[in-house]
Amino acid sequence: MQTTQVQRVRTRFAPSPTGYLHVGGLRTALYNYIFAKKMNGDFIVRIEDTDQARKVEGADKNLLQTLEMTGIVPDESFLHGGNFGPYVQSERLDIYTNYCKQLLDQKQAYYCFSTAGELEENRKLQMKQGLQPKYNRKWLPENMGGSMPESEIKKKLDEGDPYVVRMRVPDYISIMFDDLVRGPVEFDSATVDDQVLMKSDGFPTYHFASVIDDHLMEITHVIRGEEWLSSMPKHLLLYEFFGWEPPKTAHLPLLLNPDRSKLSKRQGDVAVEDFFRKGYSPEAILNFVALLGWNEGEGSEREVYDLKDLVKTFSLERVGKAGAVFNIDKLGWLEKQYIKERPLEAIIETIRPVLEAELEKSPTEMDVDRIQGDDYLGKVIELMRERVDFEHEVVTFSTYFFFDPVEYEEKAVAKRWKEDTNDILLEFIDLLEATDDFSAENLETLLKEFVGPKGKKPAFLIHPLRILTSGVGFGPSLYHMLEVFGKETVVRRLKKGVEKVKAPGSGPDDPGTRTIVIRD
RNA sequence: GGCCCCAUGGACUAGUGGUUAGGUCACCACCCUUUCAAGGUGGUAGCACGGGUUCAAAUCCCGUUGGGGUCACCA
Repeated sequence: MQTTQVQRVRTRFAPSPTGYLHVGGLRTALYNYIFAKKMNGDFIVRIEDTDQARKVEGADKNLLQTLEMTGIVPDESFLHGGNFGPYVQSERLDIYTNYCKQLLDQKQAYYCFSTAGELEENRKLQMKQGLQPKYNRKWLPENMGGSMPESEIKKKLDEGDPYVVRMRVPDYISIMFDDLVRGPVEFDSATVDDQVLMKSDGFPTYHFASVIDDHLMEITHVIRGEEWLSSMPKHLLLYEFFGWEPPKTAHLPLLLNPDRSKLSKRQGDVAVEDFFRKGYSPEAILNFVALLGWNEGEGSEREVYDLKDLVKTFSLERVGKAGAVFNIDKLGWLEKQYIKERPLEAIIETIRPVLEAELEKSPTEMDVDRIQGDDYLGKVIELMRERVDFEHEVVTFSTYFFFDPVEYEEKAVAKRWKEDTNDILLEFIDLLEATDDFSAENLETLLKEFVGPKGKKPAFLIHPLRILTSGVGFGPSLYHMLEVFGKETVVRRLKKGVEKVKAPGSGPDDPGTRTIVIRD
């Protein structure tokens, strides 16, 4: 009887710490994570900091932190520098050096002493002849086709001549592989450059380090952006040089700018944390990014998925091949879906600091303890959650729940004020002052019964009441809003308001949409 | 330019030889309604083009066009 050995699935996300987490990076990380989890495997993060010049201090921690905010937490880290952290390539230099020696010994890599100037000249020459600009061993006789005599090499090394190590790409062999999303792909080695493996500063290049690490870390599936597809032959060759079995690969379609070029800064935000800062939630961003290039298929019309749902339903086979434009409209829609469903406590937690900051800035005539309480905030949220684009707007978009209006929307006033509005308003204020039941239900019957005998429709008072108590002509149900404000606030605002807002306003006919400040 | 990848409405996509080409976002209209949202109903809009293969092609093949990626001692 034969036992089949099943290899544990392991994926990785390998960012370079040069800045912030990019939305494209987030999607790559997400797909790696959910694929691994779906297969009951491991997901690890590896920091690829082999470029000393571009390295940004603290970027690695920031990357991890942003990633973890979305719920994508690496399974495995090892202890380094006194902290738990991911694998870091700059701490593994001796490993790469040793493997480089092996390749040198096997003559599958060679020292290259060409200077930048020579390389540049070489490139120009090839361009002139309409050829692909690539490192050409034969055209750079000084390196003798990568077969400089040992003595010469030793001499140059001893003299401290700067050098790099290049891989020796065999001529004219066909390199084929099966990509999990692209299907079969074929390259001719003649189009592959003698890639630099070790740079003159002693650091490995991405290509070299990632191949070695993927093997050493037993990565079974490399899931990354399509921009890496064309370097597959180099990587495959390296696996062959070492006699290692290459991992399976899946090259993801690119995220695109509106003009369909590769998603970049300058055409909008690309840093995940910028989206957080604007008020988008991790759930919505994750959901959105998951849908860019993947769908559940099989007639599914679902749009809303959380991380767990994705782990359950994701499959690499259903990842598309064409690039996807990063269109922010749908992200906004998703955000609203989440706001509608989010538990009260969660929203309170995010808006309380926003409210506190606002209270810092300006005083309020309302009872600060009351309006900061969970009870009050909860009521405000229920009235506002279907009307805002972001959670923080519960405070910033409807400030009237916390501050008395200091101005009244001119356009709304012009539209809703009639000759007798203030007189009737005054009467109604008296009525309000006399009632103790400020429930929405009671306020509604109160108003309707008051206004009926006067031959007016409820709207005659509803709009002025809204404007005087909130300052604006739009918002939640008036009765519910007044209930939340409470009697004291409502009466105070109304009394102050009737004095400031005068009737029709013979004014010039250009109300526009701006608001006018009507102060004392 | 060489090499590689891709191609369904404005955006994300379903579709694997026979469908009135489906869904979501956005947009428009109507309904609901005190406003604004939300919600409901309906609507505008699509298989890049040309050849094949086949009784039959969005679907398979070839070509064209278009777009993208990549050609660093950056990842």
